[in-house]
Amino acid sequence: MARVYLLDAPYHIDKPYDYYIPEELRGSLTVGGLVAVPFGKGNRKKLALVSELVSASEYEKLKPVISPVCRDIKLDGEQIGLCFYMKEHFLCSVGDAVRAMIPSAALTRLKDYYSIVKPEKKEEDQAEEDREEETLSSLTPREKTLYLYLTAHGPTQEEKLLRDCGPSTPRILDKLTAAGILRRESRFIDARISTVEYAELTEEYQLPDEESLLRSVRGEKQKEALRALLLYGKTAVPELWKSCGVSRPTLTALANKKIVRLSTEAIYEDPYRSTEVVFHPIPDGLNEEQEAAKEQILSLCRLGTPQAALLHGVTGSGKTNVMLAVMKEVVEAGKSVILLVPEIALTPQTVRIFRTAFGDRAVVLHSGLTRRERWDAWRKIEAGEADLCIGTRSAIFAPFKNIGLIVLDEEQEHTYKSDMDPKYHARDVARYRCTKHNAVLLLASATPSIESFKKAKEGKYTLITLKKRYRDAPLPETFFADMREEARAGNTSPISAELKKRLEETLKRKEQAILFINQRGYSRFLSCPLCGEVLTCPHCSVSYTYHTSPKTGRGYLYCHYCGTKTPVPEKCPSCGNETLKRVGYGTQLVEDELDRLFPEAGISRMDADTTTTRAEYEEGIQRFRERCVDIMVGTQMITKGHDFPNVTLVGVIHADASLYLNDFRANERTFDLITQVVGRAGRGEKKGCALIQTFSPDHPVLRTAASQNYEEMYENEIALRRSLLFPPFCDLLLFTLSSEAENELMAAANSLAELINTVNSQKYPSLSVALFGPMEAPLYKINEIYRVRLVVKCRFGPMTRKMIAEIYTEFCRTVGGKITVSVDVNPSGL
DNA sequence: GCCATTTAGCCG
DNA sequence: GGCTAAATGGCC
Repeated sequence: MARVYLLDAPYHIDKPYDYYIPEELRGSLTVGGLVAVPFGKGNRKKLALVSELVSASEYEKLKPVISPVCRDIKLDGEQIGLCFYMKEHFLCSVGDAVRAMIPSAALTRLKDYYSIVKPEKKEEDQAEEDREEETLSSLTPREKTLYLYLTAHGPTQEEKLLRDCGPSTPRILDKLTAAGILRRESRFIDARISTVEYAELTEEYQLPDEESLLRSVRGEKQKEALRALLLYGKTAVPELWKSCGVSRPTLTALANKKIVRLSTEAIYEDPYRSTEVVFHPIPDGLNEEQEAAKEQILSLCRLGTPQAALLHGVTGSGKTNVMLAVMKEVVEAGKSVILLVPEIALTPQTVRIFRTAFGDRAVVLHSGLTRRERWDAWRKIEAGEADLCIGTRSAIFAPFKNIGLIVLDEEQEHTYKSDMDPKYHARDVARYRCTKHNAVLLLASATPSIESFKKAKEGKYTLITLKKRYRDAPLPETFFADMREEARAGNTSPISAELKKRLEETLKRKEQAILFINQRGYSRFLSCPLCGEVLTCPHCSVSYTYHTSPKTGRGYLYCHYCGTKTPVPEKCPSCGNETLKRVGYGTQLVEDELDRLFPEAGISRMDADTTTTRAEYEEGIQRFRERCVDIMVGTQMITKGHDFPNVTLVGVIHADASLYLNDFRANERTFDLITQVVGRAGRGEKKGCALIQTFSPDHPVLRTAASQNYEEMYENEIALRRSLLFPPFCDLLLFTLSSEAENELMAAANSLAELINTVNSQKYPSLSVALFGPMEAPLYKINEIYRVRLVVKCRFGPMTRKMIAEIYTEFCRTVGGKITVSVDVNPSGL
């Protein structure tokens, strides 16, 4: 019998189901493989993971496994274990975990096909026609169209019907299927591995003497083929056709004579194959401090037990070089390495560094790959043809069999936490894998997360600190511009007098500047000076952002959450007043202002509006690097990881923006952000400086960020977290209920709160959890969907996990179909 | 999530 | 009573 987990089970029915294995499938099923099974009353075909093969089941009447599917996929013990670990720790289904682990292109997909139910073939054709006549006449016009379409086309995929017969098709399909007029069946759409055939001479015919070899065949074409194979050795069949016109049948004939052997091999598509491998100056060895760090990490690796270390080094201290040196050694010792980087840091330059060091034994995985490319990279790892995988969050699942080291660069980055199911944190998965592989987990950052630094201070992680900057380059000097004084002096521009002066100097010296502002668009919002009305999106509970059109310069309103755009109204929709005031500033306004102040300078803007694709991003960065641009204005996207040697001035336009968010991580985020931006200045020979514009120049977070004093920020923050009981002093569970039906939402949330309290007090009275809410989410409505939250503070230990799993299961089962529930364990923010 | 079954809601 | 719509519960 096969014990399986469905790949698409909702959480509350996610448990093992037993199926018997029919005679003809005995031996072809393995644990960790995938199968199709009939499920539920309608015996709908479902994909499932075989988690166990058992000899007996407690259930009486088992259904049969239909067939194995995706036979090239097989999860090993570690991966299956990881699925259960993820289910328990992240409250996802086993299937969710499987889907996160396996590239989607590798999975067979089930598609619904519809066809007409043919009545029993009888002799009297007349009767059948009559019946069809009768069915047809009872149908509505739309149903009839569909019926006739299926008569003409035969069994058809649901998606195709939707495209050809209009958007109301699903409803009609459901109705006609229920009435027994149509039949629904799931068919497999097979994902195929791309392969290529190779031809080579068999051993007996690898004669050094061409003459005698050619005597073994008669045909001219065959002779040609042999000549080519003797010359080139093993060659791809399409290659032979292209270069010397030898076709497949010729080779088949030779293969039959056992002169040639044909073999099929998988081919890998490597998106970075065209990235020229230029030598990247992998810097002049390591300095003393870096060398010591490397040795310390390597000594952990040599222990052969699971270990974790935090590499803390200020920007420019050469963390990358240390990581690279350690990785090389680990690979040379025959182990594999996973390196995770934040999405934005995975640039061609980064890839090039690793390509130079590891050649094609390095594989890249990131979200920009096509499904197929991702799968190719994955198979290459599985086949043991790679030692290093560099990638974003999901690369943590790279199917290596002998991991020696996992590195998380910029470990505090919240992109390591997935916000879709399964809502996993790559750091936790990394820890699990390191335990199973007796590997070392290396977290690297200039501004570690509060959680990780605490663990390091407590000795749970080995703390390794790099204090020296590269070539002893000093940190940029940092100044504050007090925007309250600017306002008092009547300066309404986003550019303070101080910043203007420094920009002038920078331009005069032919150096470059970066201005950071965390708000895209022109103005933050539009409001009426008379009645205070703020123009808001009708679909979301947020204000519209005011943008200007790049072509006409005219203003329009834009909702950043649902994408709605609308012209600026003539007058205030609330009181009719005819002038509306623009409030706050965004990238567009700053760009305009710079154009006005420095008409001679080259100015560019990078935000979600100017930069939608990866290519545009690369181009923008490249243009700035090549100094075609003097001042670059941008959002978050310009803050990370780049070295611009000619940048000597960095400005933070509105440092308070991220500071007063109602999020317990606001302080550490702001610190990280400011530190990163400031770190962009003075990376070359020249000394840099940073100017931070703020309304609260005395705020401790800004002060510590300016002096890059991480320890001080940490001590302040950890005290705050302790006193308010926030992570790392507790775990947070965030339940979110969402629905279009606003009025039912609160009631459902209240019943969840009640359920939590009841189960806790009656079944788990020894566990203490604190429940907050229900309350409206910070963005109560997005795109007509309302969202309500419940926050639970607890220690998410084994007992609590069991309790929460029970509660979540029970609630999912009882909650109505209109409301969707989700839970996030330790969300990246609140 | 999907489907069959049960139960509540409604009319007159 | 007799109909439909909505709640309920099992799925191996």
